[in-house]
Amino acid sequence: MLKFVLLSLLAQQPRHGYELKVVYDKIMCGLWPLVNIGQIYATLSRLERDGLVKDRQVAQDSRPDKRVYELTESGREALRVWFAQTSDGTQIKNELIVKLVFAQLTGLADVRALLAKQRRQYLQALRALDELAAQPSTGDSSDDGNAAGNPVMGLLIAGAALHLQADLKWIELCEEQLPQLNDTGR
Amino acid sequence: MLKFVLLSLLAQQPRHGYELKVVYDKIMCGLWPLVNIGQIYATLSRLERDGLVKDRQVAQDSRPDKRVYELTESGREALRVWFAQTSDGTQIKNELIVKLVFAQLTGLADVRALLAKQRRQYLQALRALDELAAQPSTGDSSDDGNAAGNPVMGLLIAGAALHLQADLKWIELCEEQLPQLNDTGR
DNA sequence: CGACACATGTAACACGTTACATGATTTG
DNA sequence: CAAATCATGTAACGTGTTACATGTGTCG
Repeated sequence: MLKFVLLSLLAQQPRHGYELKVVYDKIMCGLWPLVNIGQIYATLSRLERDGLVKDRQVAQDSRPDKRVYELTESGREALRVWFAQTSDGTQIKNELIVKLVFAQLTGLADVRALLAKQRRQYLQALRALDELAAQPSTGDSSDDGNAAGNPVMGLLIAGAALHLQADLKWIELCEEQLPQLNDTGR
Repeated sequence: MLKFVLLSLLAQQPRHGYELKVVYDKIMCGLWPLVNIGQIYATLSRLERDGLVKDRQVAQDSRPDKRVYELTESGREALRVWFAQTSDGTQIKNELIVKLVFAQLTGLADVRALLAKQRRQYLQALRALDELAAQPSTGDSSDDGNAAGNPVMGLLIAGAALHLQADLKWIELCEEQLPQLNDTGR
């Protein structure tokens, strides 16, 4: 994932590691945060090894040198391929669902309490998203060059909200069916 | 993930690697399939190394030996801890959303075509889920011992369907907002 | 002086994916 | 006899997580 995110950012313009981190944070609005910036350098090394990016040393007065990366033609092609791949949507990769199913199966957890706790967290997350959406554009609009972050922010937030709502609906469904599950399952 | 799934299955009763695979497939109804059974053995080794399971050699006449694993007290505790952890729901870990956002940002892909293609795939996946739900219980009910798979199948399928529907709604949202994005973004 | 922004990395580890290797028994 | 099922693994690799290491410049 990060691999393609970095390729995308480099497709806009050549950038160095630190700059990639800053732009990434701005675009993602804190949703899916980068835990560690070291990951960017590690990913860039792999990309360079595979010939998808190439770098250039840039000296700066009164600052450490920067290593500016740019996309190669292979890199651009790899991005196009990624964009063209769609998911078949077959797999559930949802931890909540798996966890609940097995919690119920083993009987080692109080499923009803779990559901209640998770609902509270999701509702809180939804409220946080609303606040994020209500903000003008993370402060002022006198940014450096790139006009990113703004236009897609609404879509990112909406996507996150839709998934939270889906999980909330699923939680309700579970609560309705819990009594029957306990009868049939054991 | 798989780590906790295996612990859960071992919480029901002691099992060997191959049996874990069979039961897993049955419970997950093909959603989130195990690509390779080797992964189970690798995960079991790590669990044993960490003292969460212990194994016992079982000789069989007219079959190769089995290695039967069972949960230790630490393993049971680790499971309880996992069950008790709820997600704060803050992060978007959705590849479709990220992909679309960056496809739009770079202008390297035909976003409208991408959205259309993805919707077709999701609708097809939804139909496949309906078929799965319509099946009695994957054939006959004269199974070996465990009465699993059946009771939670409905919830698994519902969860998958809810997420597909959320993504479909998001796709529609994107299609509505695409014209404005192109204006503002460039 | 201390905190913070700028700037770049390495090392160890967890986990999933992919491919490969091995061998017995049962069933058509 | 060939194929499927039963049964267990190893090795290499990609990617993400966590922690650590290092240094400069600016601002209060």
